[in-house]
Amino acid sequence: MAKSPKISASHESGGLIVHISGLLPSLSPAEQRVARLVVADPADAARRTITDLATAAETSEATVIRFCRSVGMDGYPQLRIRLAAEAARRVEPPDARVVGGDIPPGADLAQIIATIAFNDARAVEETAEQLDPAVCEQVVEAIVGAGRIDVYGAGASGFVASDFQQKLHRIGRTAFYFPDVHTALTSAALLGRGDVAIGISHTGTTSDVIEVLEQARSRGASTVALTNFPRSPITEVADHVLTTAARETTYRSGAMASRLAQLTVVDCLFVGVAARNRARARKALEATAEAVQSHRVGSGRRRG
Amino acid sequence: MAKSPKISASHESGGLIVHISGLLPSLSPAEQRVARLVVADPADAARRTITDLATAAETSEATVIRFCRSVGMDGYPQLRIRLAAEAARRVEPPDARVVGGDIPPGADLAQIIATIAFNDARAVEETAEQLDPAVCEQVVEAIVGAGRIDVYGAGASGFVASDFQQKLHRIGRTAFYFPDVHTALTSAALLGRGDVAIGISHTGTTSDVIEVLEQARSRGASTVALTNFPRSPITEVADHVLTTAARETTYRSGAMASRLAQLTVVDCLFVGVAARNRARARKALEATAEAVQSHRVGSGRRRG
DNA sequence: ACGCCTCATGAAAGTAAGTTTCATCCGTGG
DNA sequence: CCACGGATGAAACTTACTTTCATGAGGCGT
Repeated sequence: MAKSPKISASHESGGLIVHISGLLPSLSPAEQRVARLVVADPADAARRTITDLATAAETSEATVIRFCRSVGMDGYPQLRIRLAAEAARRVEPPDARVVGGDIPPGADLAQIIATIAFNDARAVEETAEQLDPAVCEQVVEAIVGAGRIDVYGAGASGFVASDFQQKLHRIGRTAFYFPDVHTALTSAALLGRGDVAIGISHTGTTSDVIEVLEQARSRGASTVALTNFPRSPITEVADHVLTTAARETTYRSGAMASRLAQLTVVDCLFVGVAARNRARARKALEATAEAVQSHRVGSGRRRG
Repeated sequence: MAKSPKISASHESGGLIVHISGLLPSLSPAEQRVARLVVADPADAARRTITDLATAAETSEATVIRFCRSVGMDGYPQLRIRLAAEAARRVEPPDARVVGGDIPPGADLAQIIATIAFNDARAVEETAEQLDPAVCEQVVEAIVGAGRIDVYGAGASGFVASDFQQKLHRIGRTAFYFPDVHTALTSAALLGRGDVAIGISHTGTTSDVIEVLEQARSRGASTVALTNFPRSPITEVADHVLTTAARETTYRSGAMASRLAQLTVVDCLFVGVAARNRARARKALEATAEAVQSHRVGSGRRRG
């Protein structure tokens, strides 16, 4: 046979629909009916079985197959998945996600979710973009070589500090976190050369954290600041400054996006440190995971 | 038959892949093999015939069909076109960013940062996509009407629980968090009808948290579970189930991305609750912000 | 330990979908 | 009028998909 032309199966990848409507006039009447259905609603066509589509086009399955070949497909299933893919691609991104702004008063949950997720994701991405690998490297270096690591933070940043402490601890580094300023100051006073003190403050103006970091520095420890504002007071007492890039919404609750950004930075440092000695880190992680195993139910796969 | 529960075919519209990876641990071994293939390369899977896929997963066609049903599809063809659509929608990961995977041994800091940020951002976005606004609404409703709210969580999820508690507290809701199981149990025993208990566990298998939630439920409180796995044990003791969508890797068992996903959900709930009474919430926030004002330096402009 | 039960699983039977073949139809040009 | 060629659908055929069922492994209570 070898008659069906099979128009350029090669490079119409960018627009099957366009391609089809382009060669619509060159198709036989019955095939055109099929083509029109397909072009009109690709997603719907993808859902139909070949018999279904044939019936809808008032023709036979054979014609549908011929149509497939005419537009360069191997067969109906291939057309189907291509159509599905095409249809999915042309869905435009969600409407009005408020960027960096406040949540509008009348917003419903779906809007709130979309807005928050969008801003959270952006904060993470933008933070990563502006993060200086060189500075990270220095910080990782310092942590790896440190005898002891203190992590300070208050309020919402306290959670992040605590999280970082726990992470470092899990891979066998001696790390501390203090929820209380006095204790933190006491600890800072005992730091020395080669130790590391990390202060986390979104605004960079939390006096408690600054004070403690200052103390640590005066004792010879390397100091690191993690803040959203590169020229805030905390940066003045830090040897290394890492910044987040969260544009907080007006609902400045507890600094929502900034927490995530901070955590992302923490993750990077953590992995950086862990990567310095993969074997040891992995072993430590496995050991700690095993330790809590007895507090888990359904060891195997879970189900109802 | 009527055995495979067919988890929420309703609201996984936003992310089939995500949905599948969430269900992964609850699947049988053979189905898991299929699932892994599908998740690893949806586009490729969409191209395969059922026999082909079965062979690749070293199992029978029957298992593939079972897998389809398990993830809420009618049959294989439907899965196929959904996969094709999904694959088309997703932008492929830029260059060498390992998606959901491990950081390669030789990676430098810049690579580590890019990879982590990418995965973190994805976890946030995908979580938002699959989050059911209706369930969120119910939870918000419950919190708004609650006399008291207990938030439980252990390990990494403990930070999230604590964060949520603090947020709720800041807008004037009576919320508690307990780092210790015994105290938590004691508290749960004192809950009653109209109160809310929220349990956070990434794996959904943390027995401590489950136990406490169960206790709370038996006392008549509304129970909420926040987990990555929609069919994990914790969901059995929860009236409302909220899921995150972090594909955590084995190595990074510090549950990095999942924390961010959890926090995003927490943020959504928080804003949802706050939106119920904007005036009051705003006033409360301002009051609390003012309270820590004396602990800030350089009240004026910070930043550049 | 034993038997019971449940569940996972693939073989095979059964059904539906997709593909090919082929006879028919229709219009066209000799 | 007949030969011809393309379009078309019926039906045969093939492949893909789905269901049923027997088997066997693993857990659970006795």
